Amino acid sequence: MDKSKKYCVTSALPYANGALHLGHLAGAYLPADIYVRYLRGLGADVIFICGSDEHGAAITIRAKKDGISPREIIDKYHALNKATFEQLGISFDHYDRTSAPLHHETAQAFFKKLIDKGGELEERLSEQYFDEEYQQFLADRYIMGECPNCANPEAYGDQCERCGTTLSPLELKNPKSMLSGATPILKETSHWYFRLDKHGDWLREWIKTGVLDGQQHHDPKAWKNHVVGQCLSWLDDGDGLQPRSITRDLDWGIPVPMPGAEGKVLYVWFDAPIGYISSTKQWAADNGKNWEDYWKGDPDKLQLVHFIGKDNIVFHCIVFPAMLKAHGDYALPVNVPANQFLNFEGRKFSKSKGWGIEQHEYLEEFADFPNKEDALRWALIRNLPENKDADFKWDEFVDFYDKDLADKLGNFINRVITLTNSYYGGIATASSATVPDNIKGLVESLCEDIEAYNLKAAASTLVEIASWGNQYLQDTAPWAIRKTDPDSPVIALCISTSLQLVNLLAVLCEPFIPFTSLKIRNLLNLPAVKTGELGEVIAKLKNGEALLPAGHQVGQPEILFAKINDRNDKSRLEIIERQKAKLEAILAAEQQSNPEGAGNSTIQQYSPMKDEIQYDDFAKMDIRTATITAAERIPKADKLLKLTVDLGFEQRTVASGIAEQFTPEEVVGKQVLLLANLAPRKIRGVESQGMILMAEDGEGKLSFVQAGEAFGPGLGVK
RNA sequence: GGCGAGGUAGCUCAGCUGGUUAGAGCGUGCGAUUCAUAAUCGCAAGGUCGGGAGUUCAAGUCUCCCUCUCGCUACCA
Repeated sequence: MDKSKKYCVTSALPYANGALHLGHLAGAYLPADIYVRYLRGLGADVIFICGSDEHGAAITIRAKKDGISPREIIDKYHALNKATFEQLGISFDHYDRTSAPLHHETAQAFFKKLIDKGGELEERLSEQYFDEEYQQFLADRYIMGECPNCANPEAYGDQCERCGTTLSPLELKNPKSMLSGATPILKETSHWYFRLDKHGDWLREWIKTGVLDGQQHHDPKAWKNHVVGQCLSWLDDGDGLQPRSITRDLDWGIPVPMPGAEGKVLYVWFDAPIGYISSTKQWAADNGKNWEDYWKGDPDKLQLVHFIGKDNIVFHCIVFPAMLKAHGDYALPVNVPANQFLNFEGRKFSKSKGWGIEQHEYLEEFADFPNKEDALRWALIRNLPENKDADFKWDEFVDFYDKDLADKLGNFINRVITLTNSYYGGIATASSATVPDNIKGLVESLCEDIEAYNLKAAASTLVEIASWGNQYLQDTAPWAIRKTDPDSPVIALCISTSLQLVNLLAVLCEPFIPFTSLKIRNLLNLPAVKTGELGEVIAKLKNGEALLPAGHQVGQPEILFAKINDRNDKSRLEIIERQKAKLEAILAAEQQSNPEGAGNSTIQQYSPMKDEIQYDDFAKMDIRTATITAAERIPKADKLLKLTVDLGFEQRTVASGIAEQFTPEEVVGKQVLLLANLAPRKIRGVESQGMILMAEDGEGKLSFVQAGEAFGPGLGVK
């Protein structure tokens, strides 16, 4: 930490069309909060910025589906997410929203600056789907059709939510407008593109070496492996960076500030990161500060840090930095400590399958659980997906709570407060007590770990300090000395030294479990840990000064963490058991509807009926019985088999996308149906002369379609 | 197929630029202790560091090949 620097820490702006689950919390919000609280503890000049991302077609679609206005959607989720963060102690200095007028102005000014500068944006004509009935262009999200990848009939124009593939509207089969339900037509429209392609070279150097404009901007080794790896993979991929469209035909969002651009708005990913800037502006206006201090000026004095999940790496490490650089006035992030994903009891979080728990749900269902906020924070901290995907389990939640918080930390503090009260009436007596030297090293490494974003390691060190305290008490055993020599100074020194540790723990744990920190300070009869206090404590440690003066009166002992596994009180365990029971019910329901365990879906999905055709359309197809006589894999293609098919009167070669489900061996000898008069086409170097007919279920599982045994090859199908 | 990230004790993970008998927590076994929330403290067992080859005096750590998991991406008439 450098006191002369301005720290601007951001967490990914949550999208305001739904609630956030524990994975989000562990990915972008909790780590940032710990980092920021730590910096505040050191007295750094730091602001913690976030807000709701409220534009984009997903919100207007959601609104349409629910029969309410987009405004109602964003108001609901903005309020929910903001309140939930507050309850969990995520200590944003400012939580804004991108629907705010100040944000609209800021984003428009940003856009205009790029226009005026020239060379960064360009207008291009392209063909887009257009709904004739509604007389408007369709945003990607307003087009639904069959996913070319997994055949999900309800894929959106930008992404298939079943298989996760990124799509463009033109790739969808049987596209349908979500406004009128009709098949849209292609029509020419113009959009602005950001010339990302011009920024590849300096981005590569910046990410690889940390050098920007000939100056060392940051230490590339301080960035996480997977972050740098993914960025370089993107930069070096194929043709490199491509210009990106930054406007959309939509009536919800920030109007493009150009003449003749009616009906067009800034694409949500362009305006969203600018939200970090506008949110800072609002904070500054509210607090009499200058927002530019945190975004502009000497790059050596600015520490911009983005906390995000790994799905956001490309935007925050490539696109947004390119935007900032193109604009020219802004400093770039010195680190983007992206976390990987958190799974839930062995699977991905899935709202539709009911797998996982959202933040606000947790708060509701754990309403009667004492320390629910810190309990959750701690369970997530101990299991952060810092460098690889992690898994949240209720059993571990219990373990971390009982072992770390109750047995080690809570019990140590309880022991010390109890001893102080019963031996000395709650007054620390030894004046020479200080924090032992070996603890200083632990404090140092705890700080180093936080500054390196190794928060899991830092949390372990915190527990280690409490453990050291337990060990110290055990070894010194003042209760044993007291039997023979009740006035021994060793007893007083032991108790007073332990009290030093308790206060140290209260200060050190504040970034991680702030609610508990406050409770410990109450036990010590001290006010809440204040800004800059961690710095003072570290200075005192260096000088060998006491953290708690002799003669200080502490409060009465009180249980900080009642264990979950408590034989006298099952209430906490029951709350956990309820959660586990919910998951088992989901698994049981799946087992019942799908005894073979082929998949997790409980509902068969049927693809929508296609448009009506005439008999002639059908009669044009020459479908015949056939037998597969040979099969081999096509190199460099995961899904393709090269099949030789016998039609009786001739042999055909067919490339078929079935290799993920069938091996060449099991396919040979199969009776199939072949669409025989399909125009030949070259696929991966193989001339495919026809198409094998397959049936497909809602999950993309394939099955051969065939005639009866007695029918040989080459016979017609009608 | 290409790219990226991972594969280290039963479980969850540390191991920086290669260097003495590979670490921690949880779990397990044994012992100590009673100030404390059936808590605590100590000791012990447990690993061919995914597999194979190579470089080196020396490799979990570097190179190559293979394999499995996760993510992105290409092929799907």
